[in-house]
Amino acid sequence: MRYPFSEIETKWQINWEQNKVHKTDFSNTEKKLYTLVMFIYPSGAKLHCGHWYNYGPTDTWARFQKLKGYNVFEPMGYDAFGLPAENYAIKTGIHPKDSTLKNIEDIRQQLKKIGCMYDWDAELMTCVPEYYKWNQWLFLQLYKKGLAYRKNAPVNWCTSCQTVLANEQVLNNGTCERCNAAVIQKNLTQWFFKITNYAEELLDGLDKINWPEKTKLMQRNWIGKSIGAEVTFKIADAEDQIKVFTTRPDTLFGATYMVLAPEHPLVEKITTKEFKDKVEAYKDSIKSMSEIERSSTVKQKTGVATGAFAVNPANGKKIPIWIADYVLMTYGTGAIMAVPGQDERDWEFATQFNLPIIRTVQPPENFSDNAFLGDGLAINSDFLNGLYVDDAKKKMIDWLEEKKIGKSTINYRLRDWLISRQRYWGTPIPIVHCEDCGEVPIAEDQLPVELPYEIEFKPTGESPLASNQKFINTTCPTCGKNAKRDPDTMDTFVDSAWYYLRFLDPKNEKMFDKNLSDNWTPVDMYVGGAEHATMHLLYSRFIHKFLRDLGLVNSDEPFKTLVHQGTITNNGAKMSKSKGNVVNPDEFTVKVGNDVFRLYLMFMGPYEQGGDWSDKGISGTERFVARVYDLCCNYKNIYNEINTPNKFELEDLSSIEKSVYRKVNQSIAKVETELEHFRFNTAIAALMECLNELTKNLVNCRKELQSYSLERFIVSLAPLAPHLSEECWEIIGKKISIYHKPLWVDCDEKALIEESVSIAIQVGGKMRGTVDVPMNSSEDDVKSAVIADDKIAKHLEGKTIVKQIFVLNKIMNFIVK
RNA sequence: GCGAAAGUGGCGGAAUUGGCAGACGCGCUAGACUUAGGAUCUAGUAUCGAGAGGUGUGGGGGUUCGAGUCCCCCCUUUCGCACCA
Repeated sequence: MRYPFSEIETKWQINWEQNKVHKTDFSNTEKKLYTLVMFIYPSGAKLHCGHWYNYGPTDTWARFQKLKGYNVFEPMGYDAFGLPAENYAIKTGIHPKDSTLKNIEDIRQQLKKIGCMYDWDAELMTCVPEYYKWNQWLFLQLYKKGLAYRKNAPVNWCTSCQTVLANEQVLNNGTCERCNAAVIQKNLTQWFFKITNYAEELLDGLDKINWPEKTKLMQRNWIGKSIGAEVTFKIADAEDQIKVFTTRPDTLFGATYMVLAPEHPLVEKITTKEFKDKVEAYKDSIKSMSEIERSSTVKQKTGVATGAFAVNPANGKKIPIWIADYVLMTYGTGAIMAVPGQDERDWEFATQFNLPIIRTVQPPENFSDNAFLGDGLAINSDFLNGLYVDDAKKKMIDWLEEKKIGKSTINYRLRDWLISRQRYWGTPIPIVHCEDCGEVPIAEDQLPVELPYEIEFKPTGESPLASNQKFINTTCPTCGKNAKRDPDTMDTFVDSAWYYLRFLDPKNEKMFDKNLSDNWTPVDMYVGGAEHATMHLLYSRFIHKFLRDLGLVNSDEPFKTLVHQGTITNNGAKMSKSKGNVVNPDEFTVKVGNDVFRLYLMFMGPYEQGGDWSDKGISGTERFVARVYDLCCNYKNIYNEINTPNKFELEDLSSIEKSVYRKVNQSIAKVETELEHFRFNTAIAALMECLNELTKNLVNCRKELQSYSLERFIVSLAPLAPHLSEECWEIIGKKISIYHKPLWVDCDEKALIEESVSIAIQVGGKMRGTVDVPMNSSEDDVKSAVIADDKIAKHLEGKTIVKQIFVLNKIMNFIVK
């Protein structure tokens, strides 16, 4: 009979919902397990195969843990603010709120079809005032502590999204993370969150969490800690000073020139008359260049002299001050001391412009490169001479500190998080700008500052809210005079930085329930794409630590364990609506059912690897499901007919029964270890092997073993194909849902031990066959078996055995002459 | 340019500590049941060879009784970083 997936899946989804099978009891925290998958971004398109690949397998893991006795919480919600909805509105005139809510309706239906055990009572969306109110509240708490501040700075501007972006949201080719359009630099006054205050802790915390090494490394690199010293250089014949940051204070004697970033505020002041024109021309030439061009490492170095000189504090020598674009205003102090002898970039620049080079570390004899970066004895360095780099660094820092012209310093690459966006569909920033009082925060009891529905979309680079008179005009909370609201909205990464806390009680009248968060966070298992490594996953860690400092959470990290699902591509390209290459899962689920589709996604390959989409093998899992169903139908009600034992004694079983009993227990053990580690493909393979054994031999087993085997097989399959398993469970005579209470079964260890083993026989390292011998047979016994086997023995004929290598239960290798 | 991961049949992919390469599935071939087969079942399926046997895990070297697995060099792909002082 063909497996009637449609009726069966609907039946069980209704059953689960009616019996609240997936409702989490938060009061029982003894074996709590918070499993979270990154919530969905309802960008206008519905779920595609990539979403399914993210949600289905993760749910399988959660179900597995539930069967094992964990009290699992698995929620789902909507990251509902953001650009796509707004861009869609600009194109079609449909309001983002309307399109988003409609989309969520559709997506919710799709999500329910997957058959995940989401606790739907915990559903949330970020675009409603009850949620974004708490973004504003969070903003105010940060503001109070001086961690939310406004400054005028060069910021990233996406020419297509018409808004600023955080550094994290600019790809390394200088394009926008969201739309891939060019990003340019603009000077604007914007709101920032002071994530840099947590730089050190964000770095340290990485050692305490179970995340993929690759992701931790990306965060480490992004934070970019470097230890060094700040050194003050006097400008010759002037009062001004230039501070530089260097990781190599030991090379100070080799500093033969200095370089300022072209934007450095001192440039104008120190440039001498003769060099003014050149400097101005150079600065102009930089402006017209994009960030990508400027920061290209293949580009030849450029720069001009300012005509000014500084004094090297170590040796009192006058050294020229240049400007060059390879020095960045945004890192360190925007100025460097150049030590061409020990720095490749400085070497390149020095040789190009004929600047002097002094080596201060003795390179090894055969050294033929230019700058020497390695360790060695200090030379040409007065009181440092003869010291290795580490010691020389220390001594130089001591010297600088004593002379009060420098100190040891730590520098980070991490910049503060720019959170304002010149867009409509987001959380309004709860600040009023008053001519007299300046920026005034809204009182907490006045929240939320509601996002008005009426709005004119003008992708002009101005915040749409600025032109909504009703919204923008207000009175100053402090003095009562007419004032204006901040017209910008927050980066949507603010929404997602703390949503895992809100999930625990989305209707709570506070930001989240502290009691629940103390008991249920950190999230135990977090699954989501690797593309968030230095965005969402960094921001949430920061916000979590901040909330901890407010006393609102009791842990240091939000996500204890992190797993990245691989990407499902289509013809090599990532699925996206704009590329028009999305594969709609509905197309398959109506044809083969949700369990088959879920199984197929998991069977395709390693979960962390992803892969290119192809439906070629789907009939494999389709057949598997049909065969499981057919098998169970052949044993209808068997569980009610006999008493099913929990265990069999091997000696009581026939050889066929032993084989079945072994296979069932081996499969349970295999599925358990594989599922634990997200290795769904090999877990399914084990169940397929088990099914092959059952279809072949179950018919020749006693009824008790038939019932035993089916029971265990179905439980092992249940996390992977939940609807099918529930149905089969019922068919064999079970009355209550598999997910009603934990019932994962331990395997019978005795059944895992094989009685006999086949040993590989090699002659001179070449495979010549195998012999079957009892487990743990001795070297002599195996040898007798080999001699008794003509086919193998003939390879030994007329030869002298020089040596024999024997590995118990594995292999025997005869070395012959 | 630097760093990391990967490269296994026609295809997706399996292989504790080095110990029978190709589990499981797709596809394919043959057969059975069929009016039919794009359903189902059975058998086969790395490759060369009639066979004995040889050859095979990107390429080339090495260590070892024995290498997909360890070491060195090279090639390719993917990802990350890319003047961070």
